[in-house]
Amino acid sequence: MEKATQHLVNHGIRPSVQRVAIMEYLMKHHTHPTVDTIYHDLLATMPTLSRTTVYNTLELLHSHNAVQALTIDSRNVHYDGMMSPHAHFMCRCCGRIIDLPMHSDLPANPLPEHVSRVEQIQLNYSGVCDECNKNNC
Amino acid sequence: MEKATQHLVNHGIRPSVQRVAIMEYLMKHHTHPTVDTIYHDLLATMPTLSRTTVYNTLELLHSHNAVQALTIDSRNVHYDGMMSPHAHFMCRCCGRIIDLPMHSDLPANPLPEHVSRVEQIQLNYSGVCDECNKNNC
DNA sequence: TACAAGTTTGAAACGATTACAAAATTATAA
DNA sequence: TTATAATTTTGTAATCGTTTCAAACTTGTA
Repeated sequence: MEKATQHLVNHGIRPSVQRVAIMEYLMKHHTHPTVDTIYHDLLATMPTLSRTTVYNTLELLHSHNAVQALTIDSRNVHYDGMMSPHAHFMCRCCGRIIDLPMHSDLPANPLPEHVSRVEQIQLNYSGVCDECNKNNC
Repeated sequence: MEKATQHLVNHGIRPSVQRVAIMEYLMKHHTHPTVDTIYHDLLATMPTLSRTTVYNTLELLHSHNAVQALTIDSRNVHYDGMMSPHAHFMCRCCGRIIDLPMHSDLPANPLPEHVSRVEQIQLNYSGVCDECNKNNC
């Protein structure tokens, strides 16, 4: 069984053609794409794909913890197929999102007052990347 | 000089009536409000206030580092007048955002490959709050 | 093979945010 | 003060990411 298909099944998701394609895309591309990027890229090989399907599928994958939904960018949600803990950096000039290592002792069990269950953690940095700094954009 | 006015001046922002009102609002309310909440609440005392002004002002304050713009919620940006380092927790049921202490050694100078300048750090938790857990919502 | 359940699709609606130009306010110079 | 310029606010319209929804399609099951 394909890796993407296996991943879906492992998370209790029925592997339809579209779901596998989207999961596969996220496993291959570590670019933290948006819905629209995924939609347009997959359209080349799946001409009947609907944007709504991409939305539905990513919502499904996310709710089953098969992908991460990054809110680092206020403009649109970015998706990440890498589930191991790591942080993100977004350049405010070019918009690129880069993976950063996450110190394992950082978000150590806080569970403070008023919080009953922590389901997701995101450590988000933003600023200017090397390239944009050179081209002072 | 008022505290809010002083804060604006300290960050190189001309203190107009609207700007002071919005800054004051964020200093009083630690509820991480959205643009719309601020707009509606201030409308009571400033009937001619425009939603656009709230957008413009928060963008201005944010770009001058006078307030924090939280991207913890993919639906809309929340604003925070408290600039000392702390993390946030958002309940996925009620949408409430709660302040959490941030271990000071957490986001210790990463500056990894490709990153030239880090301007902002956000440590975002999400899950279910106590209250929602009780009412199993 | 037939029916039910699940999935995909596309159009329309929604809602947060942005663009823009006119009106109002504030600062500056004579 | 008065005139003029610069800044700020305002409201409307446009934009665009996302959601809703019902019909069409596909897959699973009896």
